[in-house]
Amino acid sequence: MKKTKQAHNPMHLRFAVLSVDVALFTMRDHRLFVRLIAVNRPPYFVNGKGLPGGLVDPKETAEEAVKRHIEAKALIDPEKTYLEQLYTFSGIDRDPRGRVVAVAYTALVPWEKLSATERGDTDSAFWVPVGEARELAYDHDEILGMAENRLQSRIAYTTLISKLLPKEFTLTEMEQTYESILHANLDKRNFRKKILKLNIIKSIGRKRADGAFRPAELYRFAENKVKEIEIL
Amino acid sequence: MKKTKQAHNPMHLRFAVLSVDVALFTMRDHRLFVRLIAVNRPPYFVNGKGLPGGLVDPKETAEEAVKRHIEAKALIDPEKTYLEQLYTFSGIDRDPRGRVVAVAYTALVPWEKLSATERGDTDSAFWVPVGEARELAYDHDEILGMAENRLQSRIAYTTLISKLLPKEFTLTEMEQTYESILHANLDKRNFRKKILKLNIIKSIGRKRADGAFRPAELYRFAENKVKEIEIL
DNA sequence: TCACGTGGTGTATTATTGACAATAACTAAA
DNA sequence: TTTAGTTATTGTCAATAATACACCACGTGA
Repeated sequence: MKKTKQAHNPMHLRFAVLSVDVALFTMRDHRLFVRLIAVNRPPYFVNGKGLPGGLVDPKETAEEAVKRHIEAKALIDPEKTYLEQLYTFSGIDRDPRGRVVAVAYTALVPWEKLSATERGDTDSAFWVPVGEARELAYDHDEILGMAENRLQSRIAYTTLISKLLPKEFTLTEMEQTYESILHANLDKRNFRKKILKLNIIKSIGRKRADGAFRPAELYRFAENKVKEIEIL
Repeated sequence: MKKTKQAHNPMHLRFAVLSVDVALFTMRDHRLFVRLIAVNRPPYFVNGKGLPGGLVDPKETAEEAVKRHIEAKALIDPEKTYLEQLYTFSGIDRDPRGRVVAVAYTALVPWEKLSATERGDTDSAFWVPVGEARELAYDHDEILGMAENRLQSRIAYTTLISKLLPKEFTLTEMEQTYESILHANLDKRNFRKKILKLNIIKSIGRKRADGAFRPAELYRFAENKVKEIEIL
C-alpha cells in the first residue's frame, strides 16, 4: 500500500534538483590543468574550490546547462570545448544544501584556442594543475578523479587527444601530451611508427622552427570526429 | 537581469522529474534477451512495450531506484543482477508526460541464476530477443541501442562476460556467448589459448556430460570483480 | 565395438611490439 | 665559415602475439 501510494503521486510532487558539473581540462606546456571556481557557500567558506557547475533549467538539456555554466562560471567560451558525459552522481547527501543530482561532464579545450582572458585566472575562476586540485567542495574530488581516469583510458583507444592538441602540432608535442596524461614514458621511434601507421593524422607540409635547432614537421588530424581506434 | 533572477530562485522551484530505465540482459541458449514491460500510457496504448523503469524517490539514489523498479516492474530479483550506469538522457521532450530526465542502466543476469518465475513471461514483463526489441516507447530504442553497443565494446576489454555466464561454464559456452554478442565467429583453438593465458578463469576439475559425447571441462571466473583487461 | 557428436589440442606463418642509437637540420656564437 | 648545441627524424633485430588450419580424444548408446 505504501508503494502504491507513492506510485500514484502526481508527478510534480516527485522532484529532484538536477545539476551539472564539469571537469574542464586543457594541456598547458605539457601539464594537464583543470578549471576550478571559488566556492563560498556553507560549509565551504574558507578558500573553497570546486568544479564549475550549476542547476539545469526546466527548459534545457543537461548539455545545454553545462555549456551555459562553462560560460558563466568558468568564463570560457563553451563552443571551443569538446564535451562528453561522464557519470551521474545521485548520492543523497552529496550536497549539504539538499538533494541535488549531478550529471558530470568532461570538457576538453586546447590551450592554443583560448583567448588571453580565458587563459587568465581571476578570484572566481582559475586554472590548476590536476595534481594539485584536491580537497574540492561537495563530491568534486570524486568527480575529478573519475574524469581523469576516464580521460586516461579513453585516449588509449580513441582519438580523443585531438581535442586537447592545437590544430597544427608536431609529433613530439603529441607524444608529450600522451606521456603527461598517462604518467608514462613512450619510446619516440615506436610512438611515431604506430601513430603514422594509423592514418589518423596527416602532414601539412610545413615545419615549425622553435629555436636554434632542427624544425619539426607539422601535422593535423585527418578527421574532426573522435573515432574509436586502438592507439596505444 | 533575467539570468540573475533565475540564479536566485529558491531551489525548490527548480526541479526535474528524475527517473531510471534499465536494459536488463540475459543470455538464453546462446541468444541475448532483454526484459521488456508493457507500456499502457498515452500515447503508447496499443501493445506498447518499453524498458523497465520508473521514478527516483527523493530519499534514494538512482541505483537504489533501479533495483526497486527491476523488482517491481521487471519482476526480477535485483540482487541477482550486475548493474552499470549507462548514460543520462535529458532531452526535453523525451517523455510526452512532461520533463523527465532518465538515468539509464545496463543490467546483466545469468539465465541460470533466475527462478522459474523470473524466466517466465507475463503480460506485463517478458523476455524478448534483443534483435526483435524495436519500436519501444519513449526514447527506449535509443537507450537499448546504446546499451547493446556498450555491452559489445565492454566485453572486449573487460571481464564483463562473467556477469552473463553461470558460475560454472565450459569454454565452448563462453565462446558462444562472445560470438552471440559480437555477431562474429571466433576460432576455437585461438580463443581457448587466449582466454587461458589471461588467467581470468580457472578449471574446477569437474566435467559436465551434456549428451552422448565427450564431457566438457568446467571453469569458473577467478575473480568476482569485473576487471579491465584486453580480452579480444 | 563401432558410429556419432562434441571436446580438446599443436604447428607453422605472419604481423606486431619493443628495445635499441646514429645522423640530419637548424641556429647562434666563436 | 666553422663549430657547438639542441631537437627531429629514421631502421633493425629479436621477441612476442595473432592467425590460419586439421586431427585425435572421450564419452554415449545402439
